[in-house]
Amino acid sequence: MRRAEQLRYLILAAQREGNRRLTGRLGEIGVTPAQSEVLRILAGHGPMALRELGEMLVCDTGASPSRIVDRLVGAGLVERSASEQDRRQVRLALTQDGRAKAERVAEIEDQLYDQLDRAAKGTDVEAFLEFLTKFTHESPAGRAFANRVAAEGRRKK
Amino acid sequence: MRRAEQLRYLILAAQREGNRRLTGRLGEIGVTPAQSEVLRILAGHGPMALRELGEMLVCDTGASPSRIVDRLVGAGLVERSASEQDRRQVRLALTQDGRAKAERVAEIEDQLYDQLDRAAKGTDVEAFLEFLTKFTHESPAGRAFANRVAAEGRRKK
DNA sequence: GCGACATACATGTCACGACATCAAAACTGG
DNA sequence: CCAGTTTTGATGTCGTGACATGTATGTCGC
Repeated sequence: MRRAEQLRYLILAAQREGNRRLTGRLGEIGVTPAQSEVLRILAGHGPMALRELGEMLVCDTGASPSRIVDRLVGAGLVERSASEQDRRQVRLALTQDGRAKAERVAEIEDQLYDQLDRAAKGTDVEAFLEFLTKFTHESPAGRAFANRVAAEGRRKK
Repeated sequence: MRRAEQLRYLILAAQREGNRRLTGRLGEIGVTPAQSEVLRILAGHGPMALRELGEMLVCDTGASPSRIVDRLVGAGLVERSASEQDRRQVRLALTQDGRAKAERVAEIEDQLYDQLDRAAKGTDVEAFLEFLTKFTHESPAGRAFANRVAAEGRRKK
């Protein structure tokens, strides 16, 4: 099997495995990985329009965050309200429950990141990050990631 | 954002981007990425039971290859027949059309692998492969990948 | 040989993810 | 001001993936 094919399948396998672990842990608090990404973004960057959220979501690069948000609204974690400046837009905000849930999500994710850091000990992760960044640079998911990093940078100032 | 989190999202983004490219090219011949994996495995290893196929599928680690196979049977690319030794088992084999389609899939994948090789020029891919292999070693998807590599090794002898 | 267990597969359900279509609201050039 | 275009979001559809359940068939202990 050629090297590129191995890389393809191992990236797929790694994504699946990470998702599997995350699903297991997040399941304890009734949240899916995709939903957790929305919660964390809203917790980190405050209320925003659906469009802005979509631009930062790696998990769902299409125009579909509508339905993920639907479920979060149904679960009482997110509030939809009409924007006043632009009545096309929907303003999304965490509820009290949503903020609490986002906090618990952050704790779970941190535990998994610790695990991942340990697994990556001895590997040149920086080189990997560089390659992946380049590879995804022009893709929707890659742009979403870049947007998120950029927004975080602005927020920290 | 901590390094492990970047790694998580970049692996997700890379998987999505690869899938997006593959979906586009395979769409020309009316096949999805998951279906293409089944075609390539059957083309490479000959007829097998659904269970064996499942053990080699990275894309679908659960017990669900049934439904992917359903569509391939519907498209006339795969034949289901009952095993004679064990009437619980289903023997899967490519049809004539299926073999032709698998050939075209292989050509498309090779083009994308060439692209990926060029993108990875100057990167220590071996190190990534090693890390990803270790990370997925105990996971369903990782085991499926290992099974596939092992089967390929046996086949080449 | 038969009852308990294990295996192989099919199927129901849920939540994505990608794509296309649609309607309402905002913007734009003349 | 107003017809045409763009933007924003909702929604329909399809094909996964992950999980649970159901059913037919094998296997094993006694």
